Amino acid sequence: MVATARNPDIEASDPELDAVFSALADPVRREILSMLDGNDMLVSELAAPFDMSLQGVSKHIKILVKAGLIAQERTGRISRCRLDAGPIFEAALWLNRYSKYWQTQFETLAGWLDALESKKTNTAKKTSSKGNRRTKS
Amino acid sequence: MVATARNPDIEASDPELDAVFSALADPVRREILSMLDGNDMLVSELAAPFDMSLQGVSKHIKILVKAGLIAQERTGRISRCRLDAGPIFEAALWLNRYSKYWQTQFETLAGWLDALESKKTNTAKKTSSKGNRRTKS
DNA sequence: CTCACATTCAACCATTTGGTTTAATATCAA
DNA sequence: TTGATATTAAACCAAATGGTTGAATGTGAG
Repeated sequence: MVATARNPDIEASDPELDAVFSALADPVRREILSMLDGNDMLVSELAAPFDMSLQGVSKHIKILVKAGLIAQERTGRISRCRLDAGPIFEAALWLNRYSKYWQTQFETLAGWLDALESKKTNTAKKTSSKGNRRTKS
Repeated sequence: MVATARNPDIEASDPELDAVFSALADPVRREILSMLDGNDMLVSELAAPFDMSLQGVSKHIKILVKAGLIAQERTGRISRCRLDAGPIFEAALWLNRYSKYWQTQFETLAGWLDALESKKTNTAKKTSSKGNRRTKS
């Protein structure tokens, strides 16, 4: 609906998606989300492992909250952070429009999940993702 | 491997993923990728619909190229842009670690694809994505 | 009441980003 | 050769980002 004045056919720009992808673009914020995968955590707990001031991490959390990826529930002076994967689902939905391209490699969605598993296991040894990036020939 | 000096257990920061999510965070760049879904295009063709200078769009394309999302093949004075969905697959792979959260809503991957379809069809009428974001209660 | 604690706010700073305009570089056509 | 065309490069600018430090806020404990 917004579009670029010149051409109304342009897909509406989606500020929510902007915020989600932008939030995911930072390794500290991705790590925070990883830490919240499974268990809720306090701000100070989240901040501890980072080589950064607590206030710095607090700002990252604020960005994640604004993107809808984290919900904070404050009781007293502590603030418990809980992952909200809803926006991640939205992002995955957007990415999935290109699944036809990688389905030529992985054929089925089952194959996709298998790929995910193998990716998980050998993520330490450089993944080979860079190698098959260019399908040039 | 890089990690924050204080805690080596922190997941290695992934500059490739940084670049991909960062590239996807801009609506102009997402639109460019959409335009390249199916057919290759010239820089000038890509730039045409945007209410922005050609040079501005060229810079966006440059960012997409650096993120590995677009490959440019120059013949003579024209530069043909081709979508490379590989990095999008990588991003989808990363997002998929949270699929367990939305699978509680959509149960099966088939359900996920169905959701994608319905999302596609009513994307014009505001998607209702904001509505079901907070699963609070 | 006082003080420590958990978190956020505010001010500041350097760097990056997203856009512009003007030039430069090639290439194709006449 | 001359000139139009396609694209990139460079210089510039305002605004956003990612970090810092120091202060403020509110809560729990002694």
